[in-house]
Amino acid sequence: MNAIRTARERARAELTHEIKQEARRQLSEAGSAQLSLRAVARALGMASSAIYRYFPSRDELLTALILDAYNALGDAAEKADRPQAPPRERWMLVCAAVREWATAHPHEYALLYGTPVPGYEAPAETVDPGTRIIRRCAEILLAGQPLRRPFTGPLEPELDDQMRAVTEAAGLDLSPEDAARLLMVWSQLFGLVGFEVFGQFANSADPAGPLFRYATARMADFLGLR
Amino acid sequence: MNAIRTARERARAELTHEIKQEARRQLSEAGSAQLSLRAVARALGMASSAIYRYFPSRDELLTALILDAYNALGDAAEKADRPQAPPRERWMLVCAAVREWATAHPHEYALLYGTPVPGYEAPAETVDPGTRIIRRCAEILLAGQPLRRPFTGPLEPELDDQMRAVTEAAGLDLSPEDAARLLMVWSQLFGLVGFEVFGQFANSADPAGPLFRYATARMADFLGLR
DNA sequence: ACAAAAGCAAGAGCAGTGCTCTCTTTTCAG
DNA sequence: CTGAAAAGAGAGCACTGCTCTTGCTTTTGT
Repeated sequence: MNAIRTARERARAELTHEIKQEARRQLSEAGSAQLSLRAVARALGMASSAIYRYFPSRDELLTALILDAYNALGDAAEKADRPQAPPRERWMLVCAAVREWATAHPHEYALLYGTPVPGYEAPAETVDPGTRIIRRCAEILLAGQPLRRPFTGPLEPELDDQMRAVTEAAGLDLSPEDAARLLMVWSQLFGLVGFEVFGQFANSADPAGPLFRYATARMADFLGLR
Repeated sequence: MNAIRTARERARAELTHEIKQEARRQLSEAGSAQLSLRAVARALGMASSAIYRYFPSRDELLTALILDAYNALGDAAEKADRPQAPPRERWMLVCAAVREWATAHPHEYALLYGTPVPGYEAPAETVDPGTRIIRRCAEILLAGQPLRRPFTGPLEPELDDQMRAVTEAAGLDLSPEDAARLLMVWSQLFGLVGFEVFGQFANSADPAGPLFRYATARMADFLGLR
């Protein structure tokens, strides 16, 4: 961390933070589409044009919020994990933490895992924080070796190649089939959470807590975690 | 179907269709946030205010598009299904059809399963078409009875109640555990498809076809489909 | 210590948006 | 044929993101 030296830099850091804070506040009330730079400026008592000294565009503000949200979610998941606990329990803890964070911050969750923002493509900085959850899950899977998979199935050669490439790139000692299952279960976790947050379980599994616990337990079975 | 009698009604039906067509075109280029009534009007060579004779607001237009999209997706899935085939094959066919439609119409898919549109809440008309996929999956599950589930787990009483209520309301003869698994697998399907469409599998399972086929096969195993 | 440079705030302004209102034209029904 | 209903067009309002110019303040190099 670089120390903040001048008063100007100090003020800048503070204002940047206040802008994001107010933006998050508005986000939590109406969603990203309703987030307006002018409204943020108004709430902070500054000219709308002054905001652009801090964020060159609305998309840049959103990107900053996305980054913070990824890290908040990652923090929540990692904080909930107990590395000394049995892998199955760790898995359940991490899943529950993801769900809790998502339901507590639905609009920020939507920013991360909902429809990507209009014209914009995820900048490289967001890639790394975006992988924190699955990296943690991979660790849990490694801690649970050898896995007791209830059934197995062949991988197409292309999938086998992809999984070997991705485990190697991540420096993980996972078999291709474990990696494929991990990706499956990862998308399943966010499918479940997304459906709950976006209201798809209304009138069926509502509230979704019991289904969520059942599902994460079955996912642990599927992964072969004990 | 009511026959269209007067020239005016005929013209109205046609223009309504053209507006939606043009809106879909713009949607497919830039996403729902960029969809502009004025731009649609411009493309159709009419005054922006005239659009409001057909759709009283932007949200109503979007709702109409959502309805059409749900039905297009439902059609695709039902058309792909072969009711005489073995349940496991039917399951794979339906899953593949959902994926194909979604990747072919990513922005419309986002309209259905991405972040819900800002202030708006799904009107009652969209609920029914939105359940076509899972209803079809439920049928397949019924056709596959008795299922050979590889492992099983207890349902919390609340989940058991919810599942009994939902199967009764839908008139389906599914056990609570089958229903819970169906909801799980349903959300998993859309989790997978959503991750692919929204680019979450970039740099890991990209293209996602092999992973998708592996995952749907394991889901069939999980459901106990033969 | 002082002047140059860089950073910052504010206001006006542009092009675009959703939506409303009024006015005119077209079409339909009795 | 005539009165009513429907449709189109245009102006206008309040809002948006964003740019540019104009002053002012803080920092920095000599």
